[in-house]
Amino acid sequence: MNSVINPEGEPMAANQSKRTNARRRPADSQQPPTADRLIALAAHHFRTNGFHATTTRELSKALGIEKSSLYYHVSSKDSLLYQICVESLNSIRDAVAGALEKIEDPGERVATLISSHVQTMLRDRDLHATMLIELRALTGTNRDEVIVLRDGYESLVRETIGEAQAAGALTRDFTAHELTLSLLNLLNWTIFWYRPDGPDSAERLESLFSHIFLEGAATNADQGKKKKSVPKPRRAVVGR
Amino acid sequence: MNSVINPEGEPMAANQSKRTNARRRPADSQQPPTADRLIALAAHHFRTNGFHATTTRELSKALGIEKSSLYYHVSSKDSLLYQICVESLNSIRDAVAGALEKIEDPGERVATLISSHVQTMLRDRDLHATMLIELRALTGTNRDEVIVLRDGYESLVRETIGEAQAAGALTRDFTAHELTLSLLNLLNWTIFWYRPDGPDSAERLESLFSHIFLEGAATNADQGKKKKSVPKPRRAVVGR
DNA sequence: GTCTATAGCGTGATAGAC
DNA sequence: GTCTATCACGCTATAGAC
Repeated sequence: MNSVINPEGEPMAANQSKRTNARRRPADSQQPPTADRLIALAAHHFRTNGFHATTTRELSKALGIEKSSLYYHVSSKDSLLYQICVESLNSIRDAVAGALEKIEDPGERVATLISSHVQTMLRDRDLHATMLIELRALTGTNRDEVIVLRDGYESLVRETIGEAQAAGALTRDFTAHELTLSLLNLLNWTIFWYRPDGPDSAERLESLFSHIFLEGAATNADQGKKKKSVPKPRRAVVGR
Repeated sequence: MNSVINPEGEPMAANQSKRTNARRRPADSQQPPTADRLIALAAHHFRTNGFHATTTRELSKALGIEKSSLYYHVSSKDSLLYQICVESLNSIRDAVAGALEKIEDPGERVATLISSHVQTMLRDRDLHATMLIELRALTGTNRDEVIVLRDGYESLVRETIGEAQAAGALTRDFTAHELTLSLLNLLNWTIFWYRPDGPDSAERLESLFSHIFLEGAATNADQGKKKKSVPKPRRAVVGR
């Protein structure tokens, strides 16, 4: 795999996640180009109803044009999903890698990763939730390319965690891979229940997840002494 | 909402999650009734390809009968999804509630919840992954009823966590609701990447998640002393 | 309990005028 | 850049014989 090019021939440079600047745009336009509005609209519908349950008729109606007119802006429904996934993964990687550039301490790098990841995901839930759950609706090379991007980001996380382990900041009772999966579990699922108008701000959630992942939820019942109420891993208690 | 009855009139007793025993079954049959095989098959397809992308043709072909014959066993494709979601949620609740019955210590109850939840989910990934991601494809009363079941289980988790907080076993820096969402994030997302033949056994994951949720991943760099490498929650480092 | 046949509808996408 | 008109197909579900 050489580069990120979708099959319909629209080039999408790997480092260019801001689609807004990707097209020529008349100075007097009051809103983004139709193609960009379409992507954002599609992301919203795909997140809410799913890719397969969303029809091109719904999208065209929401855009205020006829359904056939969509195909002037995009070559297929699949291409919409592909572009959403690419933009999502590029923007997460750019945000996290950019934030990490300034930080040297390995432990602090993990905290920075958590905060930039959460902030970025919650800033555009439509985009990132669609990538997370509808990626599997992609087929062929589109799918393969997006999976390469996703694995690339996962590697960035795993390396950051591995370096924190090597520096003694994170436990070595578990592999970097195991800690990476745990952390992504904790962070990514959030997007499905988070509501911007709910009780938890993005900052509050950063704090919550940093605390859980780094320090855990248990108290040190007697300060400075070893915890005792945490049982050893054991066999299932039920049904086997 | 009084009870869990699907609109097509098939009664589904709330305490009966083992469908295998729910139907009369000839003593000489070599395999479960067609209806049960159909549910398991549908769960597998729904998890792999999604509810809307799965066609009745695929299901009938996999079952070895004509597509019209499916409707002898089930009233609609929606009903299949509904039954899967109900069975999933009932079995999780039964397993966890059953495991908790024997445990009194509030801190240990949290650990028991984690282990029985993980064990149950990973034992039938098709069933539970379908419930988690395809629940939204349900409509009308089917959807409402399943959401009641889901919220009921979430309440069980929240109460268990709240009691552990009251007993001093869990931090009170965050609400029971926040800790509940964090824990379910950590546990539920697993089902999308877990492979039974992979490096991590279910027991290993229990241990991993218990450790992360209760103690966190950071080391006590100097034993018995207060952690210092954990930065306070802060503003986003990037892009705002 | 399974079959053949088909109804009835919604879908993604295209052709070609303007 | 948007329109009208339409194609060709796949879908869920039903009817009725065996």
